[in-house]
Amino acid sequence: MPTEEITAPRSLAEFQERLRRVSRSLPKRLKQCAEYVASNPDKIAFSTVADIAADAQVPASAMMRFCQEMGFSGYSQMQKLYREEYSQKWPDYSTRLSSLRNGGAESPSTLLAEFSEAGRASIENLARSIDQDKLRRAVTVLAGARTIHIVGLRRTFAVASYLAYTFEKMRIPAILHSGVGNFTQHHMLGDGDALIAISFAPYTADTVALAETAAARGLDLVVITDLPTSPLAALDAVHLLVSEIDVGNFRVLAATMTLAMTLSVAVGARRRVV
Amino acid sequence: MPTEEITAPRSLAEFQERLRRVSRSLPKRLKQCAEYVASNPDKIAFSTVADIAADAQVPASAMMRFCQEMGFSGYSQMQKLYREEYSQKWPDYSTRLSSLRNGGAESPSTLLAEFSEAGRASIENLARSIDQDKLRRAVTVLAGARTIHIVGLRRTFAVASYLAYTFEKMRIPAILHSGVGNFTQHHMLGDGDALIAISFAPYTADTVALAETAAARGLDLVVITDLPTSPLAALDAVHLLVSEIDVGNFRVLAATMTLAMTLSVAVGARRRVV
DNA sequence: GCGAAAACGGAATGAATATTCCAAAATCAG
DNA sequence: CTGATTTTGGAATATTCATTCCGTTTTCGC
Repeated sequence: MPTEEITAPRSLAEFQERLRRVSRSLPKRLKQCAEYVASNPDKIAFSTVADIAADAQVPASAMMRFCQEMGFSGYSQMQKLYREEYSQKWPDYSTRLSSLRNGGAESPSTLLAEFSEAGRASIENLARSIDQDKLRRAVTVLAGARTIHIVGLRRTFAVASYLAYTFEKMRIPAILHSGVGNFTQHHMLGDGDALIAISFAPYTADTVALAETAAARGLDLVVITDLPTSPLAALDAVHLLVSEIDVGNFRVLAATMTLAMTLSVAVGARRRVV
Repeated sequence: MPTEEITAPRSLAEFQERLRRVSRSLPKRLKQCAEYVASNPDKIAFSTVADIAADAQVPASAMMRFCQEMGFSGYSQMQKLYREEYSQKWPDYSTRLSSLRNGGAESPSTLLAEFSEAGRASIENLARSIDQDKLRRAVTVLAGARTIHIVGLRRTFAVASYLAYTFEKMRIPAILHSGVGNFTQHHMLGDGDALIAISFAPYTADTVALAETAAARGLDLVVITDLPTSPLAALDAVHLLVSEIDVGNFRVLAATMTLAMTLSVAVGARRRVV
């Protein structure tokens, strides 16, 4: 019997192509399955056969038959395809750089490609996940402050200093706490001031200390950090969470810079209007 | 028993808020869970408790206890929350951007959309237009230097300081010329050293002066600037041109940061191999 | 309309998975 | 140091889920 032996689709694209070709010649229930699957790709990744089948108004067994007809061993295999497609959007960079470390054969241009990709993805993720309301509140808080204090040390110092530069350019009173000379500047935090504190793991003690002092004195606080479990997240403040993709142990800070720029320019605009 | 009766979080935001508040008072294993969950939201949606627990290096039972401690009936309920969140996230980046833009003429979200787009485009442009050969030569020059001097003032100081941070992290001898105290540090440029000078229009005089001194003394020079007509481009050096897209008068520096990271990490890799 | 073949749906099965339980280890108070 | 309390890890159990099976219904050629 030379019946066409069907093999499991390798990619979502290939599968969709197959769907398109065969769906016409499918019996009623199976066609229902095909149509549902084609138009609800996102649900497949998450739901169980039972849910999907109910949604598509077919018995679960029909959905199973459909999967097998399409060349999969069963529903699970088909689901796997959809899940893989999704997770590709957030690739695993740590494994890629460790291969880079070991191989050592990587050229600077490969590195550039890695960092570019990480930066682009981080920015996209920021735009997708930002809490608009918190962003707005942060701007309000900062626009109302007499003086804006900025603290960010070590890996986040670059962001802090760029914020300071931008505020200066817009003639907004701002103080960058740089740690230069190890002077304790806690006493500079005055009434009516606000503090922007930026820290990612491992959290620099001085940054946390300054933020805590500010919180204790009742200053308004805007915090940029990476995780809800960060010490900065424990403070009473407007929290902005940024997840920066890292390549190995290195972060491009692309998303954080973008967020910082947004904050400062929005504050500048708000102040001018008032 | 007046024990605080805890109810399941309704939204991811609410859950993160709760995480933020309680995570600090959690015992070791549960804190591990909290941190893993906080930093891998995407994996939760797909994986089973067993997988997640293994990844977080805790027994499955600990993860279960964590979920219940957080007010969920169990892992499944928590997973449901993440899945719901995700189906809403599916609208892709461009869709999300346009929705951000429609937030109002000068609202923070509109700005964020602008800056995100500018950053993404700048990075892509960099990756496309970079001269690979020059990049390689820059790495060679820096990898061979005894000490790496870094200068970038005003708008590029953020990049310069991040370079300094990265070099420090890799234990590569580097000096950041910050302009603090207005000390002239020209005499620190020694034989066998190299200088990275970063400057965009309007070019800061001190940066140009230091670069010129370095060139006069025969130090190797790597220059990051924006235009071929820049005073830095006139010097005998490896020139890397970056065109950063600006929004109004503001630049995100995403591309410049990416280039800087590439340089420093490539130098780090090269040194270790040799 | 008749018979054969295909399609169907629901009940039954077995595997995968979540959840609970408890004994051992760690931590803490005095 | 000692007893009390909390935390932990893995084994035992309960649930959920995918998959199969098979009797019934539908379709189609004649």
